[in-house]
Amino acid sequence: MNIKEASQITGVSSETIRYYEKIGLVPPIDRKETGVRDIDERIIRRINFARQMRSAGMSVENLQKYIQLFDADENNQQEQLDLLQEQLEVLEEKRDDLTAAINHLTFKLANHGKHMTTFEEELHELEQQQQKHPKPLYDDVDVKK
Amino acid sequence: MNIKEASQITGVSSETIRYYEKIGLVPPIDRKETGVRDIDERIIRRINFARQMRSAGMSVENLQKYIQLFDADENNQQEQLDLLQEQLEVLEEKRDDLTAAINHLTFKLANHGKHMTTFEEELHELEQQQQKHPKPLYDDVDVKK
DNA sequence: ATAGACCTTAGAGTACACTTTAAGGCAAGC
DNA sequence: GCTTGCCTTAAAGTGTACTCTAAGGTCTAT
Repeated sequence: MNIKEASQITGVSSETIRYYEKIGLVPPIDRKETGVRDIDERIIRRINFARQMRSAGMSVENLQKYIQLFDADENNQQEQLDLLQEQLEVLEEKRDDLTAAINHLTFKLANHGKHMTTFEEELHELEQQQQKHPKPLYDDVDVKK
Repeated sequence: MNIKEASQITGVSSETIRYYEKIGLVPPIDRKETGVRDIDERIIRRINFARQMRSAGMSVENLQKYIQLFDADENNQQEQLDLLQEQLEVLEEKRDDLTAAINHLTFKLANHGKHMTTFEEELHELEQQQQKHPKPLYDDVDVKK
């Protein structure tokens, strides 16, 4: 498969696929005799994985580190686990923000009949409803990490 | 409250709060006689909201549009609903990627004892497990929107 | 009253992640 | 054999979202 087809399948532009190969987010891709990339299912998986992680909010730099730890499979067990744990925490925090954002939009869509006087009133209303992870507006200082 | 305290409470830097005010992600902030910003709970809510939406992956531009629709509360009902719906879809797609990423990391952490020969093997293993939203690797072309 | 820590603005600078350009090669169809 | 459409590389350019700098003002404590 050539790069254009791979691009259509993954939703990642050809340019970005080349860029990802260059910086190591996907491994070196085999070439045909003519030097043209010959992309197989294994590479498609890696492109999709990179896309997914990037979309999830992992930086290119962290994704590089992450991948290097696995591709160069030395005994960096502890280092791996630390990076994993750290990234997991970042993503979980992002997930909470994302969930709150989705709830906000869903709430708006459900309540678009009712008229609220101010944006602030609405935000307040929403905070009331989010008594799942109960979070005060602020405790004392240094609330956000 | 001054901008530094607001920054500590929200986790958004003072510079970014000023920037958000300038571009309209938070409304004009009241000043003391000396010209210094006097930040109240209402503004804290708006800063937190902006931070949340940004972290969730909404662009500054879309967030501006979104906020303008509410602050200038004219009869743009349909326009509002369209923007809402559109943003909701973007965020839901992001959530799916994020969920997959979190699953990947969680899987890694759970299986760090077992040694997998290749990254690809592992990705494949994971795809097998994700038969929740069953997604083939690709159907025909034009899989990703 | 001088230092230190906060604040203000406008505008320049930076980091990140692509994206485009330039210059050229290969292969198929008319 | 020439156009079309794909491909290649290296390097320069772009867009987004901050982040920093310069030049100056105010407030509190010593």
